[in-house]
Amino acid sequence: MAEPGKKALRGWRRLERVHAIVADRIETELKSAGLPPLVWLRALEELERAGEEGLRPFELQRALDLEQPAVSRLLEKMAAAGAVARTDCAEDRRGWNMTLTASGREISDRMASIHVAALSAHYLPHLSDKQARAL
Amino acid sequence: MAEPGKKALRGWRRLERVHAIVADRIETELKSAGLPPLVWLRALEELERAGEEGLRPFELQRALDLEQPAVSRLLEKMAAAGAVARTDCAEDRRGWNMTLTASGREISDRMASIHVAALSAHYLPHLSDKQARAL
DNA sequence: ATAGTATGAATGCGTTTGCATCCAAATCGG
DNA sequence: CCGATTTGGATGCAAACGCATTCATACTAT
Repeated sequence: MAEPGKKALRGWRRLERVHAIVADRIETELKSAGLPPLVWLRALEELERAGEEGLRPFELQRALDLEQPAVSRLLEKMAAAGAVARTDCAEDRRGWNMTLTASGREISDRMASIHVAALSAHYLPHLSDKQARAL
Repeated sequence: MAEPGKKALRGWRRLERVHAIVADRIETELKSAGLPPLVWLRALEELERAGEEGLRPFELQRALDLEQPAVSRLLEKMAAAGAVARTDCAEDRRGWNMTLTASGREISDRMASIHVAALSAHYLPHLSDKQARAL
């Protein structure tokens, strides 16, 4: 084979392209279903995993790998939409505990269903290509 | 195997994560080298491929899969930076031909070198993981 | 020729993002 | 304890983005 750099570059380009296409489809389908962007689903899933006690904003930040102001504003919107609840934090009066509400769980479920549908429609085809290529 | 949906989902999550990490590193390293964002490199490469005649903005739009206003503004900045030249278009007086300048080729080269360096530093490790997993 | 439509490109505007800063509470050092 | 530093979180502001609209030119059909 030629230089390994060339192969890696082609692989990366392919990954980039697949990501762009699939991410775009997911966001588009969420939006046209009247649902919030994908990052909400990731946040809601983290909160679901965290259970009763919920998560502190900075924990969510690390889990989602977002900038701190992005998390702050995301939670602001999610709280305004009633998807999460902000409760005082006993151990640290600077912060809050964010917990999933019933409405948040509902939103999460609807988003997840669109998400997996979009994945099988738009990601799986690429996957078979990639696997064929890898064999 | 369990449901194929689960495997696809894990694969997609992995792809998303790798993309986020690597794309972030590339952008960060370009920025700290005082260079413009990655989309410039894609545009410059398209223009390089197009040669003398250059490309019309709408052709670039299709090649890069961006929104039309994004291309308009990108070219505005690239022209202001001297990386591309805007010449009148004989066949269609609505449009322009955008061509790569010498300075643009230079920027492209510097960006490409950082790009491949960032890829071997940050993408290749993930690649070996993925390949191992695929076998 | 001309009215109607379609296409290339730019611009205005509201929203989002990123960065720096700021405030408050916690932690560390003496 | 108390000052200095660090950490959690919010906010102001400028740049970037998405969407709709606009303007000009090209195409189409009659």
